[in-house]
Amino acid sequence: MTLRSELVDLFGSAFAEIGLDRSFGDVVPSQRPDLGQFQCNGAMSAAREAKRAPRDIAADVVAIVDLDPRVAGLEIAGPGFINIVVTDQSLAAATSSLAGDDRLGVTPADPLDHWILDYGGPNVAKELHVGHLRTAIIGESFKRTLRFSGARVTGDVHLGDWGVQMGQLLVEVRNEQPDLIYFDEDFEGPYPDESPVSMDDLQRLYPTSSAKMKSEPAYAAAARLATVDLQAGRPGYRALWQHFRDVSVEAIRGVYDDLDVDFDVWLGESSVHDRIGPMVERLESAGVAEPSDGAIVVHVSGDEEEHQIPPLMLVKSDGGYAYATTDLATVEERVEDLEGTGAIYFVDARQSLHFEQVFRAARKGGIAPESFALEHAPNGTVNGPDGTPLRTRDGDLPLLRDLLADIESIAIASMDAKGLASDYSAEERAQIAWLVGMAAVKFGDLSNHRTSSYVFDLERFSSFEGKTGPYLLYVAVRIASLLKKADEMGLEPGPILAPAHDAERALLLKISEFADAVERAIALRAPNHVAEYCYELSGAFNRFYEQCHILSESDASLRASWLAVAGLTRRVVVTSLDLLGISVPERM
RNA sequence: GCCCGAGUAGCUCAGGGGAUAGAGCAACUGCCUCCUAAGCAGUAGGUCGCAGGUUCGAUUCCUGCCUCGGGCGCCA
Repeated sequence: MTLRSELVDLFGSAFAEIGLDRSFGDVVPSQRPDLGQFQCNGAMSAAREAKRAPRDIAADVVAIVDLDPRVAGLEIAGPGFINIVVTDQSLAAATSSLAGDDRLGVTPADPLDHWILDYGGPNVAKELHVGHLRTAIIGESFKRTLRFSGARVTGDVHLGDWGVQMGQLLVEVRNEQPDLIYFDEDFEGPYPDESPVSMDDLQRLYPTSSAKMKSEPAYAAAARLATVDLQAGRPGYRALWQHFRDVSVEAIRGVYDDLDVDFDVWLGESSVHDRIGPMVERLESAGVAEPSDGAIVVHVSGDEEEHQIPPLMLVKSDGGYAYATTDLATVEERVEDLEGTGAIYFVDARQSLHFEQVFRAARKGGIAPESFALEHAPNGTVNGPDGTPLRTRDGDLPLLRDLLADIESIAIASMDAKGLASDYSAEERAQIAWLVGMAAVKFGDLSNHRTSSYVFDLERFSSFEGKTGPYLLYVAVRIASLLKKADEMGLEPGPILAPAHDAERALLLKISEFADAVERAIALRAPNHVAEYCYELSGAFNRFYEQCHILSESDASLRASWLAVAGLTRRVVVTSLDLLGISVPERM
């Protein structure tokens, strides 16, 4: 319950009292802070339905609401805006109640909701590259935010570990090491525990193989055959494949750990393999899947639909499964095994058609009941200075591992330029630099809307000035430093008093908006609302800090109140940053 | 050709049917004997791609057009 939602109730009741719909009583933060703290625009919306002049309706509402002790002032302006000022006492009371709430006013989620979030999608044998960055940052943030609201959430990395690229690697390894026991069809095991290939080997073999796939038809055929054999369960292939997966997961997990991106389950395409056969059979016997040009497809457009979309490829003409097949089986896994109530895919916008096909097929085939939400939350790309997806000089997608190294060194340079933490130990400096770099990149990403592509400019993101991650860390650290100093002076926070300064009022109002920002981020699947809010809150605090000198304040109860406000501000800033996946150092 | 997305200040980007469209950077002007100036206050900068429509009210919703990006059955 926030101050705003209290006002929504109050105004909703007032509209109901004069015979109009409660929903007209929506109250929002004022767009004209010079005229009020909140505003209600419902009188204008209600005018048509009520067949009354909007200012008359507003006058009736004001007459009712004016009696409430929380309301200090109401003005009807222009065509029928109601500008609202609340009492300083109610502002203080609302702030205190927020401080006592673990969720800081956020409306609790339905405890029966269980969301499966898909924000990984790395491929075995390929290191994480910049293309995985947005999805990881946005998904991690969304997972934390949803979880903060009390929802049950399971993050799945959904490894790409079962496609033709696996067959390619098998063929490529066989070409290079033909005598390996894994290729001996008479061998009955057990196979060695030690992997014959390292992650570096896979990284080297995969591009080689991809090139041959295009230029050598016989090679491509062999790779597809190996894929089919693997999927059919040939023991040597399975054993070798397990090594591919293990060495890849180790490398992939290391980078996600560095990014502080975490998955609850490490499932993948291969984990649904056993579902595919029965699923295909069921879809065929139900008449949902049909033969087409030697393949088996699911038509996902109705005949009467004006704009047809292509059918989903269920079984390729060579007998192999496409990624739509595994994605479809994964929906089934998420419904049946994970017992989710919905799944959200944080995946590049370029996959939109694919998900449209999969979701339609899942409905058509009865794989996901209507009650199970299926959503693609598309994200934009990370672009270079030229506005096209970021590439290295060689034209490759930069590896996240390399990007992280750049981030760290730029963070250190940025700290050096400011003379920051110059007297700290080398170890602490390195720790701070890492957190600064992470804050820079994550805030740089999350301050943009999920769907927009943005220009990756490390220099700009790493600046300590302006709307950046490092600036937000600074605010959190600055408050911590203030509180520490107060503690050393023997000063304790106390009850929050009615605000007496404009900057203080503005800060309390901004604190109360946290829940709105979080709820908006959840509803829109858009963490940038939390990022934007965190920045606004930081500005509100800095203005307060500038105008209200806390430690030198002589009125002890006022000083104690301000310390409490500062402490709460820090908590909200740190919480907001945590929801963005950003960790704050103790000091800087 | 069809589908999806984008077009807002010099640059990078926010923006929830509402009043005078915002922020950061860059430019310019002030403010540190005072809790971290990594800050604060201010000036300047806009036909919100174009044209219609719906509405009391449109940057926001709808239609058309222009420009750019992406996608469109056996890669994932």
